[in-house]
Amino acid sequence: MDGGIIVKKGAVTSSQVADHAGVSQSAVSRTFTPGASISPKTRAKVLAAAKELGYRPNAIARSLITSRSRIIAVVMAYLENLFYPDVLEELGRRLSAENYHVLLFTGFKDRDSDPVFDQLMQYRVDGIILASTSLSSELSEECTVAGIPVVLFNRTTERDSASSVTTRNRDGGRMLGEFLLAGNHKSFGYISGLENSSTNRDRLLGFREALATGGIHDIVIRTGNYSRPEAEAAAREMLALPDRPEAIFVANDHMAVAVMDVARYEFGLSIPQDLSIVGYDDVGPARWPSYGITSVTQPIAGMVEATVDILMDQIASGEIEPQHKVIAGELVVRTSARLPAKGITKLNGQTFYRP
Amino acid sequence: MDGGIIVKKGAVTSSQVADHAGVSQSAVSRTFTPGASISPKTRAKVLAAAKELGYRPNAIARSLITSRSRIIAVVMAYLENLFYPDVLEELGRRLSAENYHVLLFTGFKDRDSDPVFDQLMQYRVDGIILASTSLSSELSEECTVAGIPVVLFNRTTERDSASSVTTRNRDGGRMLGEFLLAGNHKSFGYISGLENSSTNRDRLLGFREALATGGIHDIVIRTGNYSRPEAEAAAREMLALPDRPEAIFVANDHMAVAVMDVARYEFGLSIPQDLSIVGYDDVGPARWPSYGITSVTQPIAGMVEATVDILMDQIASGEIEPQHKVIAGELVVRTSARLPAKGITKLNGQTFYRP
DNA sequence: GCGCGCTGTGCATACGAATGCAACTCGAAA
DNA sequence: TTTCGAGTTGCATTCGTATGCACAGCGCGC
Repeated sequence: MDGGIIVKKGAVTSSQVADHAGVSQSAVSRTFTPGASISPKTRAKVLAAAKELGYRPNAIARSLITSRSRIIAVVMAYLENLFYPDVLEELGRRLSAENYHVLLFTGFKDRDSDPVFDQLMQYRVDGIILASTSLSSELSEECTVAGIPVVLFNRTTERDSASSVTTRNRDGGRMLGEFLLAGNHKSFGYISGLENSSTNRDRLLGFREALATGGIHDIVIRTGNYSRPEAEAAAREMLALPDRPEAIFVANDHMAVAVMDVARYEFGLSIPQDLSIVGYDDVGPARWPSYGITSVTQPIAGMVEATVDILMDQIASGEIEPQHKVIAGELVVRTSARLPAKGITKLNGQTFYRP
Repeated sequence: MDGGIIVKKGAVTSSQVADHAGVSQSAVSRTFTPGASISPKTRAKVLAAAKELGYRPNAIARSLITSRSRIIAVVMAYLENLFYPDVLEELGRRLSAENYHVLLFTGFKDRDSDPVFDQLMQYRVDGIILASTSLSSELSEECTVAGIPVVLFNRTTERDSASSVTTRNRDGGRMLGEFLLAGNHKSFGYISGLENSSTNRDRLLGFREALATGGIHDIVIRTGNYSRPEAEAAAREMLALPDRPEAIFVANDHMAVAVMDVARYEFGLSIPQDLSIVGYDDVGPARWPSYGITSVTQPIAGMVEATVDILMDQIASGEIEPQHKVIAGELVVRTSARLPAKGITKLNGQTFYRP
C-alpha cells in the first residue's frame, strides 16, 4: 500500500509484527507467552507494533505446535430440559475462567454420541464432557489411549474408563419415597426417564427401596423417556387407570411439569388434593408457583465445578485415572405433593423434610 | 511394542499412514480431500492403512493451511429464556449438516460481547453469530475487514456492517395491539425487555401504533429487561397501581410467564377474566396449558435457516455484503387474553385472529 | 512409430507460532 | 582490562496437512 499501516485482508502474523517492531518473530512469540524470557523494552516495542497492526495470536497455529487446543468438547443430547442449558451456561463460565473454550455438539438424544466422535477427535480437543449421553466402550477406550480425559455428566457406566460426576440419585429416590410414604399415600406410580440411563435406574431403585420399607412392592410404571410429549402420553395412560396411583414420582421435573398439566387440564385433578406429584432436578419451572414441584436438587454449580476440576486435573497431569464424583442433593418441599403430618421445617424461605 | 500395530500415545499422522501404506503423505492427504486426484487403488490402500492405525485427519493442521477452521462462533448472552436453547439446538443441527462446528460463548447479558471477541478471533472462526447481543461498531468493522461474516440473530443495528436475521417485530407488536383493542380492552401496559434492544423497541413501536389508531396514547410501562426476576418486580409494580391496566403486553413469553404467575398467585387475579396478557416468541411454556399465552411466533427453523444461508453464502463468496433478512411471525391465539367478538378462526388445532 | 494429452504420484514448500540452542549484550567482579 | 554469567535475542526447526509443480506412465490418434 502507500507506506502507512498495511491494511491486509486476512490476518496479521507474528512475523509481520516482528518486522514492524524491528525484532525477530521469536520475540513476538515470547511477548505473548507468559513466563517467557523477554526484556521489558522489547516487550513494549512488540506490544506497540501488535496494537498498531491489530495482531492477535493465531490459536490454531499455536495448537498445532503445543498440541493443546484449549478446546473442550461438550456433547449434550438435548436442550429441551432447562437443566441442560443451565449446565451449559455454568460450564461456559467455569471453562472460560480457565481459558478453555466450548465446542458444542447437540442433538443425539437416543443413540449414543458415536457419530460426533470423529468430528470431535479431528479438532484434537483437550477434553470431552458428555451430558445426558454416553459413549460406546471402544470409543471411550480410544480416548484413554489418546490421552483425552472424558467426563460423563449426570450419567455413569459400570465400565470405568471414563470419569463421571453424578448426584446421589438413589438416595434422592429414596428420600422421595419416604416423603410420600410419610404423607400417607397408599398407591404409587413412576414415570420413567430413558430406561437405560443410570439416573433413571438409580432413582427408581431408591424409590423402590423406600416403598419396600413401607410394605409397598407394586409400582405402576410408564415410560416418558425424558421427553415432554412422551411424558404426557405416559401420564394419560396412568391417570386413566381405574385404580390410578395417589402419588406419582416423575423421573425429572421437565416431565413432571407435563404430567401436572395433563392431570389438571385433561383430567381435572387438583394437585395435591387428588394427586401428589414429585419430581427431580429442581429446575426452573419446578420453582414457579404454577407448579411448585417437590423435588430433589441437583446442584449445578457443584456438579460443574467437579467436572471442570477433573478435566483440569487430568489435562495437567496427563494421567487419565478415572474419577467418580458423587454430589449430594436435597429434598425441597413445595406444593405438588401432600405433606407429611410432621417433619417439615423451614429455613431461609425453603422448606425441607427432616423426619 | 511387539512388532504389530504401533500403539502410539498421541495422534496418528498422515505420514505414518503413508509409510504404512507405502505411499507418499500427499496421497494420504488427497485420499481425505474430496475431489482430489487419486486413483481408486491407492485410495483403497490408504484407507486400509488409516483404518488399521486409527488415523483421523487433524483439523487443526488443516485449518492452518487452508485458513478455514470450519468453526462458527455462537455468542449467546443467556440461555435462561428457552427460546435460545431451541435456537442453539437448531443451529447445531444445521451447521453440522454443512460440516461446520459451534464454538459457544455465553454469559454476556447486559454488556455487549466485546470481551469474548479476542478469544473468538484467535480461533480464526469462519463466521460469527450473535444472538441476543451485539458487537461494538469498531469490532464489527474489524470483522468485515478481516473477511469474517457476522450475523446478528434477533437483533438489528442501524449500522450496516453486520448482517441480521429478525422477525417483523413491529408488525407483531401491531397485531397484538389490534388484537387487544378488538377484545375491547380499555387500558394497556407494556413490560419491556432490554430497553436498547431492537426487538424491544420495534415491538413497542408497533404496539403503540396499533393503540393509537384506537385513540389510545397512554401506556403504562415498566422494565423487565428480559429477565424473570425483573419481570416479576415490574409486574408487582404495575399490578399494584390503583388503575392497573386491563391488558398487558409483555415483551417476551419468558417474562410473560413470570407476570402471569405474579398476577395469579400474588394478586389473585384470574386470567383472562381480570387481566389479559399477551407475549412474544411462542416459546415452549407459552404452549403449556397452565399458561396458554397468546403470542406472536418467531419461527426458529426459518430464522436459523436464514442465518446459516447468509453465513454459507458469505463464506463461499468471500463477499461480506451485509444482508438483512426479515421473517414473518404469526399471532397465535390462546387463552391468556380475552378474545375479540369476531375474527377468530381455527386451523389445524391452532387458533388465529383474522380481522 | 511418434507425439500429444490426461491421470496419478511424489517432492518440496507453505501455513503461523513455539522453542532448543547458540550467540550476543552488558554489567559486575577480579 | 579481562573474565564471567545472567539475561536476551535470533536462528532454525517443528507441528500435520494441503497443494503447486514436475514428472511418470499410459492410451490414443495420426
